[in-house]
Amino acid sequence: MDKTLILQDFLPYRLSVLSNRISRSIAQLYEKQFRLTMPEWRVMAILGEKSGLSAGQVADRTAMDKVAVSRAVASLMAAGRLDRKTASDDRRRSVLSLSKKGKDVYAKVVPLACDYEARLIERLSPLDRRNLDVVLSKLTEIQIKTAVPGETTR
Amino acid sequence: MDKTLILQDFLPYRLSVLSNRISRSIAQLYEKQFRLTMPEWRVMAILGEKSGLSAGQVADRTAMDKVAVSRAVASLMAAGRLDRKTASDDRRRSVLSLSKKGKDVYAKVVPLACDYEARLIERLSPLDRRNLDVVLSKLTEIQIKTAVPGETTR
DNA sequence: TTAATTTAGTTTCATATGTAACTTATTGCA
DNA sequence: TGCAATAAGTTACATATGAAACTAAATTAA
Repeated sequence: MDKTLILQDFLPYRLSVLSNRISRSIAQLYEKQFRLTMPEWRVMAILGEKSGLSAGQVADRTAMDKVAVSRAVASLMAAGRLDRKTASDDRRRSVLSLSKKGKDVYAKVVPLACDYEARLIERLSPLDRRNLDVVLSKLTEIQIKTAVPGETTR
Repeated sequence: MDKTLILQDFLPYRLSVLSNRISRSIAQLYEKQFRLTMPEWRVMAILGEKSGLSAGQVADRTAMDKVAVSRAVASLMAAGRLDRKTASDDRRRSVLSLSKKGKDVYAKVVPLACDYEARLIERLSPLDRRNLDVVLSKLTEIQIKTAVPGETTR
């Protein structure tokens, strides 16, 4: 046998395991209690940050694909958590924002999410946190440039 | 509105986006060319590292759930890429290893994966690499307790 | 022993997700 | 203008995934 891959040391694998575990933990904070799926929460989070985006803009900013956004928007609309208007200058485009009900949910979920993140990083030293931030940014930057042609850059 | 969450700065979100992008890029290296799904590749990778594991041991080591392992093993068997025996001391347990054909595939995929990782981290300074390694290890060790309201601990 | 319990692994079923095809609106350009 | 090409979003279809039920084997306890 020529070469062996040590999965436990393989960066993409380590990242994937860590990220999936964290995502699942956070999802637990809102899925049951607020009947929110992860894509729904992402859409709400981005609209809570900046209102009036179109579905496409939401997709760009959340790294979701447009079908996922479309579905999340549909279910959020059905739950009365979003307002949707048609853009006056382009009738294909929607203009999305959190409804009153949506804002109430948002205001309840944000502290849970922030609290989780705080408890995650409080065990890292300030230097570790800084290093994490720097390295994540660099990798994200690299990753974008490394994107294979034919892959959806989203 | 009291509090706003900046998604772009939120650690779990950043990790998730980065990890998904990397995973998809790597999957592209083997999915089409070798007709391998990601769970199948994980099973092969762990068996290439250590032969003779049971399905349960594969699940533990790869952070996959047992259903995913069962399905990946079934399809790898169908493709003739695994050998499966029954453990002599416990006839419920299987003893899995890469077949000749499986080893051939493994030997071809490993360099592609290693090469991808190398290209990813070659753009980080040695210090950044070290920092990444340290911080990933620390984060992976941290286990956050998420008390879900209305649920009792078993 | 043998009946109850636990464990390894598989199957079933309901849901989630991605790709491609589609619909409608806009734009580019002859 | 008017017609082809493009863009925003949705729908359809096929596949992936996870939870729970299930099967068979091993273990425990009576």
